Amino acid sequence: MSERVVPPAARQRRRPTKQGVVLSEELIVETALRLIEEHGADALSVRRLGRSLGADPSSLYRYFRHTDDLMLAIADELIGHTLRTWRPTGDWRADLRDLGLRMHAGALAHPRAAVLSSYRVTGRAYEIQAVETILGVLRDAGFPDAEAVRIYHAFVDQALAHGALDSATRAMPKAAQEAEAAVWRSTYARLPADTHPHIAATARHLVADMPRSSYPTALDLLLSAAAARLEEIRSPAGVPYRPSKPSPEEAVRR
Amino acid sequence: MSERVVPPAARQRRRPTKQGVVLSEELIVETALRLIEEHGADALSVRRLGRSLGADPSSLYRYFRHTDDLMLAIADELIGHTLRTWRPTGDWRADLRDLGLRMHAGALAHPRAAVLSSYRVTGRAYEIQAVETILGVLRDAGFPDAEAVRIYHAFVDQALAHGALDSATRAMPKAAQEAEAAVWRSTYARLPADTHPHIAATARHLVADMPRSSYPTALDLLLSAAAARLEEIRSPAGVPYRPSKPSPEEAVRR
DNA sequence: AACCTTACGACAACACCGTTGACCTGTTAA
DNA sequence: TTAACAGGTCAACGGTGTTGTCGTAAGGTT
Repeated sequence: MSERVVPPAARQRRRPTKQGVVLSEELIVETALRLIEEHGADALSVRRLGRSLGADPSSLYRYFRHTDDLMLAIADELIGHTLRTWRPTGDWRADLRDLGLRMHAGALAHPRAAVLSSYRVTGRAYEIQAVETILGVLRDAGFPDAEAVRIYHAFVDQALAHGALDSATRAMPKAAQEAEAAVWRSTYARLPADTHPHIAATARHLVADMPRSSYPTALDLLLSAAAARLEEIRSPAGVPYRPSKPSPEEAVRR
Repeated sequence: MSERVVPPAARQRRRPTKQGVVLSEELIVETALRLIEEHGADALSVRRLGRSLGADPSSLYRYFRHTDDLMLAIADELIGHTLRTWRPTGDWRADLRDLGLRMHAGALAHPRAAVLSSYRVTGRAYEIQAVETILGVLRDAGFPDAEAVRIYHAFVDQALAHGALDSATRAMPKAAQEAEAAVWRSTYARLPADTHPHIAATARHLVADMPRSSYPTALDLLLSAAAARLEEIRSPAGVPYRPSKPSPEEAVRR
């Protein structure tokens, strides 16, 4: 075996499969996205992908060392698409807001792929471009390097994490989604005020708010905290908040 | 077949397995958690669980209709555990911070269960208790009902979403995790300053920050934005931020 | 135009997975 | 004492990712 995968640049012998398809990295990624789109994330398997392409499953291992590699390629394609449709204006806060919402929407447009790709670093072209761009927005806005990185990290992870979360919800069968909404209407909205005063007092809001995505709210909170930080950096005043008793899991490593 | 699972209350004929183990829902959940703990999330399969228990894999289907059911049972146990170990002090911000970190840590301890449970509303006892408690903290702090619900929603979803995200990362094979960290060290940290000025300028911070969880940062940003909101509610002053051009996906529905 | 090299597609096999239908047996209530 | 049946077991089905091996046709070279 030694090395099965040939770097894309060196590929030249384009031999068609038995069924007459000429494979390529692009074609495989495209087909994988289509497969996910049409039949759900569970439909994405090496064997099924091979079948869809009209090729033996093992052929794919000439293009991707393992399934992971394929996932990364898919993820990068998604990033690229989001970045291409984004038009920055120069207002850092509005631009990041717009980008965040676009990333989130992109994830929702490819729910199954989003879940799969949300937690990976691809190290590929589009991802690098995205990192450079967002860091640029923050540094140009006046955030010092360390702060820019921290906020970049939180911003990106928030978009990805909420994207994956909302994608997962959307990927459920319609009936199950309706059932979840019903839980808020029937179970929660009917709890008596004497045992559950806070839920009872806010029931109306819970029913209205909970079945929607919390991402826009979370995004705005993050951005407004960042804006406050920036203000503070420009004209230092009080002391940043310190919790009285730091929690045990403070420095959780991924 | 018709119905294989008997409700736990009705169970009474406790026949031991060939290897002398008396099965129960509790024992199965416990063993599953131990398995995850000891050998990673990938080690949890029906077959391996059966082997660990000293029972035929198919026996488990007398207790859980399918793997999902088992995961939810595990998740419920997690929520309960998190709530039980939390000691509120009366300082809303510190309390929420502590709770958020605990939820996140709980998710990380049991990655597979976390991913599954992050987007489901169970409507079960522990969940209801959690909703009531958190809403109580916010309302007692002085947030008006609508605002309390919005912030509750963002807070919970953020904890769940980041928990799921970081869980997914942690559920990867060790080698793959190391590979991800290496991408930041090798690929990103080596980009030349003339093509990628912002990455080059912050490389040191990226290498240090990116392989860690962004949750603590994101949580603190959220809480500090909430605190600012509270300040504003108490003594109204300026106008809240409005983006110049509202983005298309503003009101994304789950 | 013939020849070599070798990229790459195909095949078969391996070890795993979740799930189910049929069977058998020990426990328990009557 | 006995009959019912809960619940453990077995075997099988159809799926999965992955790899070692082999044949062949495409391409460059002559």
